[in-house]
Amino acid sequence: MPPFSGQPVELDPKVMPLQDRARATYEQIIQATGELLPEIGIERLSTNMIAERAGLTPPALYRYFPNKYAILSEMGRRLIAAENAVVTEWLQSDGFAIGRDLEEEVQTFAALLDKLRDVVLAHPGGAWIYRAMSAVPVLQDMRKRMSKEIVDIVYQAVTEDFPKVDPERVRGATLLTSMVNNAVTETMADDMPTATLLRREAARMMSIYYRDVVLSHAPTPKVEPAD
Amino acid sequence: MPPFSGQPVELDPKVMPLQDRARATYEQIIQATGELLPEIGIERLSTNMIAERAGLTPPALYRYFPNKYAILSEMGRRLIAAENAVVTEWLQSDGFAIGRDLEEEVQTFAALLDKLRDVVLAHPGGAWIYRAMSAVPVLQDMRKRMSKEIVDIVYQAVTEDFPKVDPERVRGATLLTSMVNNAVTETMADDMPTATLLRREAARMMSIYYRDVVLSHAPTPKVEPAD
DNA sequence: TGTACATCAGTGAACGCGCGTTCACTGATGTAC
DNA sequence: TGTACATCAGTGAACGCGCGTTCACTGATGTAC
Repeated sequence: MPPFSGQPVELDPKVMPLQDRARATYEQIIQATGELLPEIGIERLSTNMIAERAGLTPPALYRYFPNKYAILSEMGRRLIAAENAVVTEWLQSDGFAIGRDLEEEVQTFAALLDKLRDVVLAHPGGAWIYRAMSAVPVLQDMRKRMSKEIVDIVYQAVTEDFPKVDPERVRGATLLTSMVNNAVTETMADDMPTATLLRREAARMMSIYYRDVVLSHAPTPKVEPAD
Repeated sequence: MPPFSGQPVELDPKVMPLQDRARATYEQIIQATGELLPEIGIERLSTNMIAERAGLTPPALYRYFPNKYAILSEMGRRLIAAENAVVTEWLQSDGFAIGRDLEEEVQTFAALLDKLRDVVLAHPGGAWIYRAMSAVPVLQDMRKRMSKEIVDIVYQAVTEDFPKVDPERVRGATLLTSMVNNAVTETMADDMPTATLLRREAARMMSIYYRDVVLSHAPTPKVEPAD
């Protein structure tokens, strides 16, 4: 009866669907999970409930997934991979060219945030996948691992473009802005105009902040030894 | 069997403890819940399990709480109230005096973040309470309501100090920095040095950003009509 | 200070229910000749 | 093109278990006189 403390939980899919009908079933399971997440939360979500919503019997679900955590894991993997792709593409195209006009740069960040929001909206369950991954200990490793990928990519890009900047500052900055991205991206469903305002301000904040980071060639000023 | 979609869930405690023994029991329930949250997550948490960890039988728990959501609600209420108190005090003492030396201001923000971290660490369950509140639909209202309180207080403070600044920008800025605070505060258990680095960078980012906000007397520059 | 009584606090035992999961099966799809 | 067979996909029925919750109760604490 996982996931008790320490007890391992299998997160990989079992059989992968081969035929069209099976692929459709697989997607219906994910779709149904995405619908149920905002309605009742990870909390009360059950494999029986997912199967019912997907128009299946429970054993059909168990053909592809060993448990509900594996479904969420797959959903999280897809969502984060899609986000990472967006950020990677953003970096390669106009992306990070700091040193242009500030307003132009704010626009660039805002465009990134808009794209990230679109990606989240396009995935069944949207931001609820993140919330579920954060709240379930057994899914946290996977979330961290995948989020780290993109932080590392941005880190590489910034240190290459600005080799003189203290790498520790860059590490902190990329981590921090990744968190800001996530926080802002997760806040959307509630209230559209506010979400737009938030993205706009976040873009501005990140632009100004990165400017500070890349223009500082010295290590971060010490700020009181915490602990 | 709450919380099904739309079904109401009672979140208030039932009887309040009157005698010393009862007060101790009440706290043991909260303590036990705080211990279990990081171990197995909100997900698998059950009233039976909490009672067992607290050294009680289930009916004792039901004397005070109608269900596990009420326990989490109480824990969340306490945590957010404590954080709000810290921010309020910070505002009233050295707090927000923007316009001083930048480094001095960064120190001030860093001190706030350190205090907030201490508050989270002092509460059983710590950041897991936030994660649980975010992931369980039935607890979200309460979280939002209480978080809004403090955003409003900061908003008041800033608009009073800087009446010429576009109120919409201030609203965006206070919301955004509140989210940054939360995101940074929730990241601690994992890795101490990184958490310290993050707090330091976040303090810097917020200082620079607020400087931009209060120095801009015009409305936010339009950034592409999102949607 | 001591006793009787009222109220508060916690227990033992039990319940019905939905959950996770499995098994032997039937039906659908693909393929070899 | 048609048939036989292998594999893939999904079902019906069933199970044991822990969960949420309640009840009538015993024991602990407080209080009036």
